[in-house]
Amino acid sequence: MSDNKALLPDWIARGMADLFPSGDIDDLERNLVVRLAEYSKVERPLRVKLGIDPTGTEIHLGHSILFRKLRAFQDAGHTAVLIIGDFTARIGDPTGKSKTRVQLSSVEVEENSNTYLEQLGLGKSPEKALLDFRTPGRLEIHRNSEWLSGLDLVQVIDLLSTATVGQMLVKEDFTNRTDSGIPIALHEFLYPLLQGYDSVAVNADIELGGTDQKFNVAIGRDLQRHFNQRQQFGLLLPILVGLDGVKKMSKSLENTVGLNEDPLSMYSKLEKVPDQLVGDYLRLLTDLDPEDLPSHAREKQKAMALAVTETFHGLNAAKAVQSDAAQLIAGSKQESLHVPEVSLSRVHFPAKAFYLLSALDLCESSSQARRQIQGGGVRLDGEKITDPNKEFIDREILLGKIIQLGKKTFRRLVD
RNA sequence: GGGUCGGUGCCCGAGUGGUUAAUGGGGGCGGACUGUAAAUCCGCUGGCUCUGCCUACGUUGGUUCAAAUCCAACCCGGCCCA
Repeated sequence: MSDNKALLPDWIARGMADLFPSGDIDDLERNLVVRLAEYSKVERPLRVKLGIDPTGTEIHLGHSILFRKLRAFQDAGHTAVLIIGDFTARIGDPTGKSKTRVQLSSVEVEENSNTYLEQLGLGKSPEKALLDFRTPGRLEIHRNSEWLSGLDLVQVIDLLSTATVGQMLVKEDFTNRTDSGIPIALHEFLYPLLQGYDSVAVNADIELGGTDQKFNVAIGRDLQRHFNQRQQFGLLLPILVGLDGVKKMSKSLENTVGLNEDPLSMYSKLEKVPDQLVGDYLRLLTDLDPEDLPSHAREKQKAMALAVTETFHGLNAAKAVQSDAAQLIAGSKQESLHVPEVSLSRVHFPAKAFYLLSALDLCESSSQARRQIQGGGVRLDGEKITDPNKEFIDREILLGKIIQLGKKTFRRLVD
């Protein structure tokens, strides 16, 4: 079995956590190597499905692992079938959730969907985008409301009849919740079936997902068989650990690096990631070989941060930002530094220091801003501000200066 | 539907009429140290342009000089029964 995996091209095998089924090498239905060969013979691209529910506004590095793999399939000539789960987003995937997810409005879902596509590079050339939006035949985008909103009760009942309560309850997330007395609403049972039905609707050959998606992807196989389709393969990738070094990368845990972050912030966050993450990040987020990294721990960290930043912003920007980060921490205030800018237009003068921080959205509240200043975490052009009530008379005395919060947040004040 | 127990700040969890944004832990943030890592130590952890003023213990109303704490109704959940 592991031999079969060894036969896979490296662009598929890299970073792969699980592939199923991975049956006998002669079995077309149960072995991906064979399926690939078969399809290349008749010049039919594989349909590679990836679903994403537009439940937030930010795509982060954790998501990017899946998109990078999807892109690899595109580059190899296959068809990426991207499913925006506009319908399923409103139910909420119970996977990994300890409580019933809040249901989103259709307006929110639509806005999120557009934001997602933008971050994936809609409108950009393939070199600059995460997915290839341009090359004909390489990308299909669907919203699952296309087929899900039209299902009638008879069809829904048919879907429900294909799985059993036992199967559902064995799913880890549901087991956990039952054990700890957290309610499970019935509609949550429907989620895996709807995701599975997506595979039927798009006739998927492969579904990509995180390792936590195994159950849902497997349901997809069951449903394809139920509807007399050829069954998909499940190709699972690891869940990226977040910046805290412990929990999975997730917006709600505030341990993410967003794809649309400016290069300096991205680099700054990455170069201070816990040591044990460095290898994984390099393997999952770049095409480099972890063996090629410098052996010194600190240098390794920086090399990884540079490489990851490069994949999203290009080599030049990444290098510039690496040297800028070092200079900033040393207290430099040169104008050439690539510091994200923030406008003073919303600030009313005279402005006290704590108010400034909250008005610029650098702190969530003015109370928190006070605490940051009192804790010694705020600097202006390298000089520590100690009095939260320090007053700035007008914007002119702030223009062009760099305000620093903690060790990694820098903003240049502009008009 | 019946019985029973319960709903406290980001999470867990004390508190059961009266200094008080509300013990403690976790997490988070900031500082020192370091390699902008880990470990350790210290501080902070409702909101407000803040010497003061607001809002908070499921919701609404009530009792009281005074409630997270007492009463009522309602909402939501766990468990048991049907």
